[in-house]
Amino acid sequence: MNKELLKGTTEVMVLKLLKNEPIYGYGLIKKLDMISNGTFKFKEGTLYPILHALEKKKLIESYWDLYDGRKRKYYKVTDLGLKQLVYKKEEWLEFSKALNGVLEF
Amino acid sequence: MNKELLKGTTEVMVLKLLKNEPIYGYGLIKKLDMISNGTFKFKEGTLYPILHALEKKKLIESYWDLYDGRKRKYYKVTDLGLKQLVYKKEEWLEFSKALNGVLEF
DNA sequence: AACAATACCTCGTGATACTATGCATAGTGT
DNA sequence: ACACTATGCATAGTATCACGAGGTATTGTT
Repeated sequence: MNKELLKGTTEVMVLKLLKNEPIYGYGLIKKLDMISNGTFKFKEGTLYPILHALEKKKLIESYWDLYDGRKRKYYKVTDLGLKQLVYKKEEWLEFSKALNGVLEF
Repeated sequence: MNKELLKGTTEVMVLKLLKNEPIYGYGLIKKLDMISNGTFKFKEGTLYPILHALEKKKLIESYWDLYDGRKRKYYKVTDLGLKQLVYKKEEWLEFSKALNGVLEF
């Protein structure tokens, strides 16, 4: 998969995954891999900076927790993040619709 | 429109527009603007380097022509370019399908 | 004891669309 | 006449962003 296509779409994917439940970074990678049937395999060098950026923008919040003796940093979406999710999803839909229109002209 | 979304999609759009008829650079900008209802407004600094790159990759060919006394550099798709168009279009469809799957999970 | 998997992190790189700028000609408005 | 817009080509530098490579530490497996 051409990775350039991914640009501008990672934020909305992360927000979407975190919408239903708090998840920790490494778990997000596994979950995205699973639900996309292996299409999206975020690398750690990709995901962690995104999570930090989203937190800086107050779209998500983090807290440390313990699971089976392992430290995990969980993230959950803020109210602002939920609004951003709606906006970004709409933005994506408009974009893909327009591009499909061009390709089927 | 978030310009990051555009990344990786410009090549397939240009190939698609050139599929039916040779067009010159400036005309491509106008045509894309028109058929996308103003969603995609390529700047010259964006399009011309793309055209040069596509020509370097032998996906398109160029020739100078005169129209109404004005010099225009027309581009047309090569056979290789047609194959690339099919490939890139399929790549886009798979990507958008996978992303839509994530966003509707 | 060695290795993979889990779990976090950061720095530098590469790809790419865009901004800014330049050149030249034709048409339009005042 | 003069300014401005549109047409038509081009390039150099910039910003953004996902990624590769590397680091640290713990737990489970062979």
